[in-house]
Amino acid sequence: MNSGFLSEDKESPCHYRRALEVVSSKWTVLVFYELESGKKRYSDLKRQVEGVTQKMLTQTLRQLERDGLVNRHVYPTVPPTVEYSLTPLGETLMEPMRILHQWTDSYYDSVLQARKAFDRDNT
Amino acid sequence: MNSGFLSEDKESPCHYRRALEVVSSKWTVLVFYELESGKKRYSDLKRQVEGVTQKMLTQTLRQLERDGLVNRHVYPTVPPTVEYSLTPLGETLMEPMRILHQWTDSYYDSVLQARKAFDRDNT
DNA sequence: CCGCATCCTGATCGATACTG
DNA sequence: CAGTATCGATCAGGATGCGG
Repeated sequence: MNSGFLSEDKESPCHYRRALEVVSSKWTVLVFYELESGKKRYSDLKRQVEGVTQKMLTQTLRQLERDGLVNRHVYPTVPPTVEYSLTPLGETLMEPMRILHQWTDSYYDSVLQARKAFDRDNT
Repeated sequence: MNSGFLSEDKESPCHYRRALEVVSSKWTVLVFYELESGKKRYSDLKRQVEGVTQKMLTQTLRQLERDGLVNRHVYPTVPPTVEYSLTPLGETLMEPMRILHQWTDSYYDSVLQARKAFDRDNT
């Protein structure tokens, strides 16, 4: 994980890429939005994030936890109960995410159209 | 490219993922931000987007073009001159991108700290 | 100058099986 | 219930060489 996708020094000119480093894996956004509405159990996330495998869900949650965006709380029950929730830092990311999401709502159709046109012209 | 990363039907519950589908490849953001300041030639981009290979730059530009975010203009000179610029649709994406970038400026250090702490605790 | 084609590597992801 | 471990398949991305 974390793949050397970019260097972590603050002065790099590759500065912009960091914005996405935190967010842009296949499942992060989906998990993130699920947690917007409050804490969720592992099994709930598994059910609600359609198509995610156990491996990917765990991996994604670990990454979010490592980045300080998500809390993991384990209740000492049998069988175990684990709840995930956004941290305060995680909450600060919701606003930018929402804005990006609004852009999608407004313009994704245009993107789709552009693709069609492009694919048509370049048989 | 475009990897079946998600289905393109508008009604899918995986709606949120689309926001990133458009933007989240390794080099898209960097190219995008380069074009914010106006049209650029291929060779300029190649020089300014540090570390990008010809293959990746071309691939990235093609994808942005296909998505209708970038214009490609070829001047019939010898040797060829090619200029890239943002389309109006591309411009609409700048605002969300800028906001995400601001988040990075404000909180990336926190993420880095969280990572350190996490890695320390989970030796 | 701008790009395409090819080969090759390692990362990513899914599927499956197995634990506390 | 909430994971870990392992094995293949697939894919992104780098390096190189050629072409208009």
